Amino acid sequence: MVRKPIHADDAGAKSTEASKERKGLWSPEEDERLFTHITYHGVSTWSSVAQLAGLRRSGKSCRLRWLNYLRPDLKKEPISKREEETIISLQQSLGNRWSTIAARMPGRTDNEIKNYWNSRIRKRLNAAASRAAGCGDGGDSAAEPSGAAAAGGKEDSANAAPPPAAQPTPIPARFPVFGCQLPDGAGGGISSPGSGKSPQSSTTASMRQNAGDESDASDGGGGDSDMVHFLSFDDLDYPGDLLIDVPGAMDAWESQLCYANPMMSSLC
DNA sequence: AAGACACGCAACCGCAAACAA
DNA sequence: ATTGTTTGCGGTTGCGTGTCT
Repeated sequence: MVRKPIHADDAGAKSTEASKERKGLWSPEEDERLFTHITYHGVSTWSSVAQLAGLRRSGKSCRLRWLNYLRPDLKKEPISKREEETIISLQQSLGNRWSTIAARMPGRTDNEIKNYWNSRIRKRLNAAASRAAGCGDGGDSAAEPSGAAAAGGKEDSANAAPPPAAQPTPIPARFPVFGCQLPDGAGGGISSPGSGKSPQSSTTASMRQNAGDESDASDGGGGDSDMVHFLSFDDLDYPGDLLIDVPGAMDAWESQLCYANPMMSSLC
């Protein structure tokens, strides 16, 4: 895999096709476009987000960027000791199910946790393991939690990690996956989530399911076309039950965004 | 001061599951 | 029931930066 080291702008400039997808690091301008688009229009499908936001990026890339970096509820501070303990504990019981682990750690992403594990904890545990091995045996319990888990989650779920019940317990919803709709019925080509037919409905549904099928009272049943729904801030400091008329919603939403994401202060 | 090395992080890839047509 | 599309996940890669020699 050869990844373009510099900003995608440059990579894009190189491609002959204007429509060619860009890769590599995101430029601030791309970030702003994506952020603004999602803020105002929500996510129908990620591929459409890329298009509508005028980004020559794959939907996948947009999704990743949003989830791992732009999302306003992300914690910016380093992982604390306590969080580290949580990670270790969850990794031992769940294996390399980073998304599941992340779901239990508000403000943290699976990628962040995975990176943290791979770059720090695993190393530390390996060192401890080899020390323990030097002293005798038995160190393996803590050393390579869930054994080969560190080497590969998918396969080992089958042959490693005794953590029986391989089925993790249901995870409560965590992140504010949201469907957002403009008051006028999703202005200008944005498919409206409430109208049921659009891809959004499936996306939102699956995201909700992913978020744990929380009985989100605020959800109110998806039909109300004039509402903006924010889902499940429950583990955060956000009000758990935001259901706001659009004009106010945008203000509230933006203020939260600006609060959480100084980068976007220019929008505020 | 300069080069080598190690580390952390962002982002890509491939695969599988979920969903829609 | 089948096929195509989209999303989500975990593993891996490689750049940028800090630290050490």
